[in-house]
Amino acid sequence: MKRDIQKEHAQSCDMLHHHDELVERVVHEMPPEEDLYDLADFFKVFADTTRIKILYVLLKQEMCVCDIAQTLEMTQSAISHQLRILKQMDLVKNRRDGKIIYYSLADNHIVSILSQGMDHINE
Amino acid sequence: MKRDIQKEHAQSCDMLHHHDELVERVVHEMPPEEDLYDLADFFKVFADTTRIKILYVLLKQEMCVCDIAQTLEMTQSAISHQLRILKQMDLVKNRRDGKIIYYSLADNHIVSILSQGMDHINE
DNA sequence: TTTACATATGAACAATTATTCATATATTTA
DNA sequence: TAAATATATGAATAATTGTTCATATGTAAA
Repeated sequence: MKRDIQKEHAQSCDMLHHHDELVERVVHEMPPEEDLYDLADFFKVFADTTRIKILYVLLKQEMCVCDIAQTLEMTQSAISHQLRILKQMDLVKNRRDGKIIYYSLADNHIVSILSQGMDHINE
Repeated sequence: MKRDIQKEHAQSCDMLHHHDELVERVVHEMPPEEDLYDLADFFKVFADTTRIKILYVLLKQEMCVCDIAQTLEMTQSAISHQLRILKQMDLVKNRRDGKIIYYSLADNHIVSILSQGMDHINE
């Protein structure tokens, strides 16, 4: 993930910014850097069509890797890579049944985030 | 945005997938491709620290480009580029007052999406 | 109508990332 | 134990994207 290099001084607006103590105040009200990075990383998971599709599949149905691949007409490898990312972010969980590993949504939080997104694009 | 090339046939699992009519059913229950792309594009906007920071700033306070740059210690150009993306996605709006252009959040939808994200990472 | 200032934008570069391909691991069955 | 099947994973490649730099646009003041 790209973490931006901090400038010693922002030299925008020829150093003549308008609202000095406003800036000061808002700077102090900002959440910790770390949280903002984590939040961006969280949304990054939803920022890919393949992962969105996987989540929509699992929304309907627990499924094995093979069937997800079949459903999305993609390779098993591609799906497996993306499932790993979803798992790392605790968006999906899995259980093993013999050779087959079934994936499902980790919690209902995800459903409501997806719905809110859908609401916005269909405003 | 990267749109994946569809395979004629998914050849995962050596063509021997487990749950044929399950796959069939879920395929038909999927939302339109287009919507899924749009949804991923929507979340892509939140998937960058700079844009997240801008949104958190505007959550507190309407602000001009220059002051946002000052607040985040980044160049005016970088902020301006990101504001354009936020505007295109209807996450922010702006008004002109003389030479200065003030940006603010487009609606309260955004607040709740950010909060839900924060909730998840602090689960 | 020049000059200064606030913002926007195009091109180039650096960094990130999704998929593919080859192969490894794990489990079941013969 | 060997063979087959389901899934995972590392490396390479192609594509996307955020920032910088230089410059353009638009507005106000001199």
